[in-house]
Amino acid sequence: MELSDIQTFAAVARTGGITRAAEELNTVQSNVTQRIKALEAEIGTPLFERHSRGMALTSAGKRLLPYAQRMAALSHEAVLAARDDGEPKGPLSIGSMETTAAVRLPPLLADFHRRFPAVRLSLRTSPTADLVAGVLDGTLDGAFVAGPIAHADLTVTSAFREELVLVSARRWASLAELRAGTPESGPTALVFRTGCTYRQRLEQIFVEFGWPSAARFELGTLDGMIGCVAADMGVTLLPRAVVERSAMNGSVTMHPLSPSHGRVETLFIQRTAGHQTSALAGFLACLTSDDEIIAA
Amino acid sequence: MELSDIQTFAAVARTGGITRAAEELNTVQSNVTQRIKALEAEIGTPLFERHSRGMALTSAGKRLLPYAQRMAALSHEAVLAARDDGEPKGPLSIGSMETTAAVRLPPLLADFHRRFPAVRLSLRTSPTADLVAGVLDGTLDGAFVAGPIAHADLTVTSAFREELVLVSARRWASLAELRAGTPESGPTALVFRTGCTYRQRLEQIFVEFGWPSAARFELGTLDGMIGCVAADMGVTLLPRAVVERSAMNGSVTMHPLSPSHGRVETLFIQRTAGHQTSALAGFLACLTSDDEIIAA
DNA sequence: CATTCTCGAAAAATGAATTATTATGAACGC
DNA sequence: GCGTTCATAATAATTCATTTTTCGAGAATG
Repeated sequence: MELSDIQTFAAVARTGGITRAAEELNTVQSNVTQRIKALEAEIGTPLFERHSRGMALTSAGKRLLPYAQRMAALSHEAVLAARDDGEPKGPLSIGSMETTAAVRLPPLLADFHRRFPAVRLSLRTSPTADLVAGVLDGTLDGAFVAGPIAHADLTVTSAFREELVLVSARRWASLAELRAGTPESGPTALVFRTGCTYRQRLEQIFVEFGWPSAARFELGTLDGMIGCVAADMGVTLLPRAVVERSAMNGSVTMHPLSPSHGRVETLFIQRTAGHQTSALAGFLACLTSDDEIIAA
Repeated sequence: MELSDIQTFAAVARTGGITRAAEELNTVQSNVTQRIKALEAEIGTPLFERHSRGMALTSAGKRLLPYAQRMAALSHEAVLAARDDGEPKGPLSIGSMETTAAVRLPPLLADFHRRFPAVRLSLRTSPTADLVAGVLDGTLDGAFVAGPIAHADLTVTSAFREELVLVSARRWASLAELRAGTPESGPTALVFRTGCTYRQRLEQIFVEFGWPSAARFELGTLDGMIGCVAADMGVTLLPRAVVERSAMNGSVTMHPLSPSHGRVETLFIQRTAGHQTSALAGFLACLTSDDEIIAA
């Protein structure tokens, strides 16, 4: 049994078909067929049920699958561990929420790059839910997400504390005015796509304000969102620091919220299991030392 | 990177030489050389330092080795897990101390074989220390050893309680007579080879009896030991049940000991991590249900 | 209701690539 | 020197990937 067989098996299990797996593995269908058959012969039991529209795992296949995934992950980690001589270098994939990326990360990343220029850092911005999934499946080495998070396979480090404020166009000087000046159903909510924690929180706030039926408007970018707020298309929920940094700062009003709604912690998550690369260790070192600078 | 490369690497690391590894892997030296070179090329760093007397791991190699071992263990377990449909069958390697094998296991093994005839059970008798090592390295699925044992990677089940007695020839009716009738330095101690827990305990008892310089005589078999005791070659320490079952029962005297010396628990140990085969689960089921029968 | 079509997997033959083997040479310590 | 031990090169063997063809089960069509 070789690792390539295991990966072939995993691909077939995931895609549910030999042809699709072959495509994913950049090879031909017959090749995948052969290797699955060889694997079944070696183990001595069928791993898939052949079914006219694809392949479905048998119970033996289901038992094998978690091992296959662990072995694939291990082999990947093994190479990293062997290459990693303690000097941070090589690739490092970090994920972040859009808002954190906008205001908190620039100084941090600058500091990191100054201290560890040999690391090729890549940053991906996504909603919290995607980031958690990315860290768990190994796509990301770590990510900045909105707390709280509790997962046995994730190690959590407190990174930043944000104050969320409700943001409206400048003409609404206070929450009271805003509530008075909007229709019964509430203002339009400007939100990121699903998976964003701030969005969920905004939904809650709307419910408490008695605006359950307010319209939703989805945007993909932070600047777009603030721009729309400035144009009085609706309101949104953002960290105070994000709004203050924005170029449209003067065109909007920030409405403070109660601590239970407004306080939110940005956490840095990483996988608990396995090897921590030196690059990631260096990143964490930057994060905590910068925190001290910020705290000081 | 394939599993065969990993196993080649592990073999070279363990044997400390390409030639020896090749022998172990049933292949030729040049082949091992090539694959190690390929692996080093793939990882991008040397894994071994070439010496005139063999190969020594570099730091990168040392980092890789634990991954290699885990991957090898995982692949082995994966096959077992896939084959194991919940019906106990296939091979099962159990280890046991000599004494336990003699009196406790026969009924247990008979019961096990009656209930799970598809399991091909093999029994290995060794001293406790070897058994622990065997279970830890995967050679044995489980083993009966003398307690106490504490190891994070071992799961311990209480199996039997034994009363250890000092065994002498029949002419010594009591401990007092024995002590009076033997020279200042004490009687000869008949012991199993090193690694046996009972032997350590006998050493302790001799010290407390003031026989520190008593002679030692090593034997390999239980019957041999009891025979020698009957012939008054010396004394030994054995579970009461073992002596009672022996054919030489009438020719020896059993001298009870204080609970602190005489009480000993036989434990069943198995690896904590990973997949527990159905065969092993069935064995444990027999063990615990038989215990109830014994207790009743 | 039969037919035809489509999709996915299995099978067989051929060619490519990888891996194992043999034979030989170089480095090192005894 | 002599015996080890590893590296290298050429060759043999095996494994693996590809193309092509075949088969079977549903779905669509007449």
